[in-house]
Amino acid sequence: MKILSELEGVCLGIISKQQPCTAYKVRNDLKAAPSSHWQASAGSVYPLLARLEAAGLVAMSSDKCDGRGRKLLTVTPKGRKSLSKWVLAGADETLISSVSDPVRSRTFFLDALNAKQRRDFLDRTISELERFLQATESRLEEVPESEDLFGYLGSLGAMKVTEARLDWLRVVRERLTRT
Amino acid sequence: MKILSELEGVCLGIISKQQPCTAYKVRNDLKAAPSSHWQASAGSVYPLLARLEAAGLVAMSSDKCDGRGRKLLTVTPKGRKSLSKWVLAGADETLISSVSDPVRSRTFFLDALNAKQRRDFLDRTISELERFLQATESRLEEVPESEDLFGYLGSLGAMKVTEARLDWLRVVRERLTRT
DNA sequence: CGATGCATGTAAGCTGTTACATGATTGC
DNA sequence: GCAATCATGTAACAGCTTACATGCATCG
Repeated sequence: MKILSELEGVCLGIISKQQPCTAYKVRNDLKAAPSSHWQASAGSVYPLLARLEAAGLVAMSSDKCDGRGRKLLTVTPKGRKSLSKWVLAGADETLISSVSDPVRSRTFFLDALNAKQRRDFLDRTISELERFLQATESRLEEVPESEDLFGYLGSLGAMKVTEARLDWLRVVRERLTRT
Repeated sequence: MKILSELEGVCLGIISKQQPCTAYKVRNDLKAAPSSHWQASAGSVYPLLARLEAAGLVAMSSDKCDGRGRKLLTVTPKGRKSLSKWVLAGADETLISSVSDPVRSRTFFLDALNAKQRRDFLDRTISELERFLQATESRLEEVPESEDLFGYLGSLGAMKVTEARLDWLRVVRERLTRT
């Protein structure tokens, strides 16, 4: 089994934390994540889980007590090995530098806008980011440190990075209004 | 013309800054970017540029002074409009929250590792991030503020976020060794 | 004259998105 | 009884990656 993709790893990780759980639950967790990078559409999650099952990383068992025909997922020992391998691969140089930020990408090409559009863009982006920061902060308060330490630390990272982005955008705005 | 994808927008932006330039140059700029999120493989860039040309956003002209048959790209007026639309779309809520960080994703599932593996993972990740931060800093010094202000501000953002990620990971490491 | 860099592209395959489609359960 | 939520999936399509393939130019 070759190394898992980002989405595969995240899904496997969610299952390992929530097991036994349904594919539906995995999708909802994905939607609730601090990053909306993955949209977790049915069309990606269900085939993905089928792949993981075919590879022997998760086991699907039909829940007989449920008329809806829902299937409960658990991680196999082989799946646990794959998961830890996937986590460890995160220390690779290429993965570390592969964060993508659509706002930052666009900043490079801000000269495609006129002065007024630029101001509007920055104002709107900053206020959206402030809202997003608040949402991230309240998530952090909801999940207590004692219950899910790594979930807490992950969300803490999301908050820290969002703060940094906000600080930076305020610098950009100030830098541009000064001219 | 519907809204441009991330990669399409970035490529169009690069051309608008470097024009007239070749597709090869676009690829190299992409590779040199502070984020390695896009690998800028030939198989994605060339078809993408063909799409942009078909949509009338860029113009391709064969350079007659070159035996290699290289083609020079320029952005059309229609392309400039598309570019500014793409930049402005970056203020949308969904795009703002769609930053993906492979390291942070994995932090959520760090309980899949044992204590020793966790320490190793964090140590390796932190030292890789330190190296990456230095590379980002030296890029910032290379491109002077006066020459390409927005390129400078974009790289500044990359640096600030990298610093925040590093700070956060040090907190995580400390938090875990304390137990 | 050989290696490296410039320069362009294609083909197969995998993954993800959008939109569609269905049905059971629960709470009001 | 009806709406919202739980729950699972498929089909068509678009996009990106890997690997392959070619050829000119320049420097040592």
